Amino acid sequence: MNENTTKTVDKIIENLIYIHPLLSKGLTRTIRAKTNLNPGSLYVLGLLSRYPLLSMSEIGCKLGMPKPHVTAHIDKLVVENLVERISDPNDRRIVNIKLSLKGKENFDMIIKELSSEMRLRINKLDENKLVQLFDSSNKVREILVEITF
Amino acid sequence: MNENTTKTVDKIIENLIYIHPLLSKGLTRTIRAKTNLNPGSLYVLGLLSRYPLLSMSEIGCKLGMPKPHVTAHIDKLVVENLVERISDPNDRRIVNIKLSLKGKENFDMIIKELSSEMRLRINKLDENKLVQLFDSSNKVREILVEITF
DNA sequence: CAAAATGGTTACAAAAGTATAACTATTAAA
DNA sequence: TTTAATAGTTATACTTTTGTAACCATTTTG
Repeated sequence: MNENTTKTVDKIIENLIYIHPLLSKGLTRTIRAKTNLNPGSLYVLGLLSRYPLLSMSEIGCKLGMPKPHVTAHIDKLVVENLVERISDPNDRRIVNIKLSLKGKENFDMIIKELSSEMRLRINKLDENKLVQLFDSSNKVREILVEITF
Repeated sequence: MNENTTKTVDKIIENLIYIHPLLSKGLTRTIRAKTNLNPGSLYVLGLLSRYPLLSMSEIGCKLGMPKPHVTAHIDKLVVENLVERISDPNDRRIVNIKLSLKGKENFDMIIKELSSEMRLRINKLDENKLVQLFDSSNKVREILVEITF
């Protein structure tokens, strides 16, 4: 790896270190205010809204959390009827998780709630910047998924 | 705001909800492993590496944390000699915070540590994707700063 | 079939983040 | 000049996150 690449990576890290607390500020607070879900549980819900069926281990792997935490989050989501545990017929050790209809609806609704909160701030942005934020957040997400999974 | 813009904002929120835990995974863990700083304190340090002088309130405002938390973080950083409290001669209520030389050096070093960890994963990316991640993380950061401060 | 590996849960402890009220010191305003 | 507002600190309580060890059930391996 050459000198330039090294510098680029350093800058990326610096950006990510900067972005993370801003997201905490923007998201965590609103999540607490607008929903009765932990941020962590909401992240699991968001993951499940992307993948139709995931095992406990897969969820833990994708979100980088140890299995006991996944169990705890899923427990909460199950109590709220937002997800279902479905045991795998082929391997009875495996517990698959699926978003319930209520879970799907709730997640969409929560996104709308969060959006409406953020929209107040996003309104300061012109159409052009909005599209830029859209594109760049897509890209960051796509690449982070690629290198962390 | 028209229908399309609404959808774009929703998608952005979804992206951010997705990105946040990935960053936690990628950063928080490494921060814990590689440094003896809380993630929160490191974020404060990172902020101060951008701005030469910030008051306690400004730090709290920029990172979206209540003043008592800022006090706690700064206390830790002061103990480690990474930042200095400088009382403002014009308004003696104000306490300004400045990165010490050691703080500057340490932050650079920590960035290198985190980079080396992440580099292992980033190595999977080709030069092209690396630049894309760089550009898009820059953009997300720039726009988040604009709408959250 | 016995042993090892895997998937998941339970239980406990520690670290960090979060919220809030009450307080001091200082400055600004009436 | 008394009152109100601002900047910061202290103290406390609570939630969430994080880490780990031990455990059961099931599957795979030798």
